[in-house]
Amino acid sequence: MEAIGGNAAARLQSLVQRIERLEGEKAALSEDIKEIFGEAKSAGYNVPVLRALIAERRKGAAAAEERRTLLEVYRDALGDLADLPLGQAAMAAA
Amino acid sequence: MEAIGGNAAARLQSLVQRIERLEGEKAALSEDIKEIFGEAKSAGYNVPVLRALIAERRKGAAAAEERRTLLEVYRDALGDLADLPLGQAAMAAA
Amino acid sequence: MEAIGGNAAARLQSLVQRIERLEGEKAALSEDIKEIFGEAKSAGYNVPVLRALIAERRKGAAAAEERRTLLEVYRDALGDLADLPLGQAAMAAA
Amino acid sequence: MEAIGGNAAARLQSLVQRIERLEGEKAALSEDIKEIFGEAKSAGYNVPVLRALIAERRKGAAAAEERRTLLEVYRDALGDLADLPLGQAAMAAA
DNA sequence: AACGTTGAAATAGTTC
DNA sequence: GAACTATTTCAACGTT
Repeated sequence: MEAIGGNAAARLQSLVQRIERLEGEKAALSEDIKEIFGEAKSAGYNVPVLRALIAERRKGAAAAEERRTLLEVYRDALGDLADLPLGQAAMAAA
Repeated sequence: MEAIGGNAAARLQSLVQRIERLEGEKAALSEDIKEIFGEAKSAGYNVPVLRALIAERRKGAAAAEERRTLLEVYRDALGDLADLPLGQAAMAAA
Repeated sequence: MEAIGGNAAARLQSLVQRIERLEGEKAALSEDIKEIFGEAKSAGYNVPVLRALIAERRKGAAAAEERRTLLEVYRDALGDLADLPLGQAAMAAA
Repeated sequence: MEAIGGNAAARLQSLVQRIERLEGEKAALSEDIKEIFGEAKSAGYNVPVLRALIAERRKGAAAAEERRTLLEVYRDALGDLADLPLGQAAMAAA
């Protein structure tokens, strides 16, 4: 276990600083989001429902992507036979 | 629960859009951070330890010290490590 | 930061032992599962597809549960008005 | 890709059932472990530290020591903590 | 055999 | 403050 020399120390400092800066920006965004939910609450909206709505929209986009991925897995497994009736039946069942 | 008029609907839309925009920026920052950790790994740094270091800085030096101390207390209370070489060395020092 | 007395030390030992025992059983189960996948592979099954199939079954069960939870969120937000046309339209849209 | 006959279908079913059964047992064990951590919390133990202790035992004393040492090396290389009271005390002692 | 990718576990945040 | 959800972190697996 050796000590870290000047160059490596500088590199480490740079990495840590960059990460901490981005994390700071992320925390600021989280604050902003929290504020908007506060606004929404003040305006009479039900915050949990609003969250559920946004989560659903996010999930909807993700689900399409996932379905495509899964389809690829099946397609790879079935190979070219995916074009034949049997392969299609297997994929439909999945 | 009354019907949501044109104004309220527009307001809701605005809220959702603003939140989703900020969440998008947050996700982008997360990606950037992940990339920097990748850099660090390529440069030979131990990423989990690096993460621990940054977390420690976030929580503050005092909290980190307290956590370390408590871990030692639990370790001593458990006592099993006393059978290992490292534990014996520590006990000899004390 | 005080040391842990005899009773507390015994309690800690008991907790740790119970946890480690259960974790041991969990690890054994993971091994067993891995073996079965090995069997399946030897029998000519496509393991990634098998994994995808099982994951989908798991997700299918979880999705039903989640849908029910989400429905409750909306129902609570809408209150008794969920029985009225407007409330139903809102739930249908969600 | 040939059609799956009765035997192969039964075999597949058996494999899936065995895997899902073991996964169910695994999930049950996870629940049990969570409960014990809940007990520990009620008894006044610091759960994250307790987890760290158990993880350390799993990985072995040598690895834990190495990780601690590396963390110190990184911390020293970064040097910023020297500005904090705790860091100054440590440097004074050294 | 290292690498990236995916899935499980843990922690942090939010709601009631 | 207790439970649940969501994010973050870690480990395992397949891949190149």
